[in-house]
Amino acid sequence: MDGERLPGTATDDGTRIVTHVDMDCFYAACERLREPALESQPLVVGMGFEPGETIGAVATASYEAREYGVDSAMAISEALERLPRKIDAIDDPHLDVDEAGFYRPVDMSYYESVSAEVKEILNERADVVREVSIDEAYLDVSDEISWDEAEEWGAQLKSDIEDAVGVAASVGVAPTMSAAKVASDHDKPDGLVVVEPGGVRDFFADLPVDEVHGVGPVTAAELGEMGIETAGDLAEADPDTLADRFGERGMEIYRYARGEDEREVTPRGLPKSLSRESAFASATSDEDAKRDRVRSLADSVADRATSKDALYQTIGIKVVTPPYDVHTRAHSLPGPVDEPSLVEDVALDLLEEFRGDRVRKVGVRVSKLSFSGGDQSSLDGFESATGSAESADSTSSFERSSHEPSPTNATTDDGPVSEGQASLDGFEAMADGTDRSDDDSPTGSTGDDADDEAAESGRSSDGQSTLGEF
DNA sequence: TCTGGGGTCCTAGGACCC
DNA sequence: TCTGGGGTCCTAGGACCC
Repeated sequence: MDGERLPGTATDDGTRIVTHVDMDCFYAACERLREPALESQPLVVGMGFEPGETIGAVATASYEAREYGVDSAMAISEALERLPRKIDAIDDPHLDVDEAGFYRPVDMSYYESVSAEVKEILNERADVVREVSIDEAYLDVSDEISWDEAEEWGAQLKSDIEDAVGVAASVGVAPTMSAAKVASDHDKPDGLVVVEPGGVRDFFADLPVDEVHGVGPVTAAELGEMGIETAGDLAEADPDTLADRFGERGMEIYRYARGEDEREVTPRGLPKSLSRESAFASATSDEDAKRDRVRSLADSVADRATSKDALYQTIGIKVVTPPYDVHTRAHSLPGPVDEPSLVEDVALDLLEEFRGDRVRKVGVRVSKLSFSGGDQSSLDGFESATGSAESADSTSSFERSSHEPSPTNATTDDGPVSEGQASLDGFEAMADGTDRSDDDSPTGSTGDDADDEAAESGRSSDGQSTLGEF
């Protein structure tokens, strides 16, 4: 499929122009937006901690705070040792007020509102935008600009975001997603790096290997033992050796380091799982405390699933025991459901296995999601009946008890039905599939009418009217 | 060294099915 | 009952990303 060039492509050589936008210290930037006095002060935004407490972890440290050695993922307690809180320093003669900083708890819903403003700008700039996280997105701008314009276009995007929203972004432009990602990171904060096709290998050559997307601490250490320190080393390593050591991922990072990355920028699909977790102030073996926590996490997860119109077929828990052993347990149901009480029951049931254990953290997750919206988009249907009835065994008791109408209905339109099924003449395996065909509709609603989004609504409501653009 | 929360993907073994 | 071969699904754990 190479060779031929489509007349329509924006670039001469058929490559794409991918942009990665990464907001700088986003949480801290948001806090400064609504509290301008924090500008240029050492600022730490911490998760899982209440003001005045010392448990939790650093979500974002401003660059001023980083100069004190505070960094993301660091324990708040350690951050406080390196950078005391201003308030404490004022009272404490042993501390220097000038060597202290500000701490704020994470406020996701506020950051999300700021993020939405940024994403709106991004969506104006490109047809295809993939939002990776609250502060990060890829854009395919092949049809919007040429390489000659990339530098100026990137600068314009940055200043537009800064002017309209008030936060700084770093931007990388490159022929692939992985190169664009590294490029945006290369000159942070407030960076703009353009890597043109043909320059990718050189650009990567001297970078530490852990800057390659997909190389984390474990892999980097292992690569180091193999004498691979830089992305350039990785690009020249023996691919077979990498494949042996790291499997498929080995080939992936090898290709990334060589500037090869065939992934296309596509909008993010629907979530595959939803979870909620929470840590105890210290490890506990108090059964009531554990169960209470699991119960409230289960409620919260089920709530979120409902609000997203998601049905779940698998319910699981996560239990972290000292020193830091992660255990997961999961139970699948015969079919997708939306039943909060079931999430709680199953989660508590799975927790039983850890009775008596000291636990520092618990989590609840629902997965194998399906959506009633009917817009499966990217993920075509494997869902449907595949669940197979046989697994019902013990679990069957669950659904029987429910007085609800069979929840399974919502699953897609049986329409396409993978041809594969045909071979298995319909014996009972399909049982649960059958029932859904008839009683469709019940759930009603659905109304795929582009729910959310509804961008035009213009319900600016409260939020930051002061920042109103134009 | 162990501090948080929310995700994704891959792998490996077991159970089952034909 | 074992022998052979192919395949799927489920669970659990690991690594990674932000």
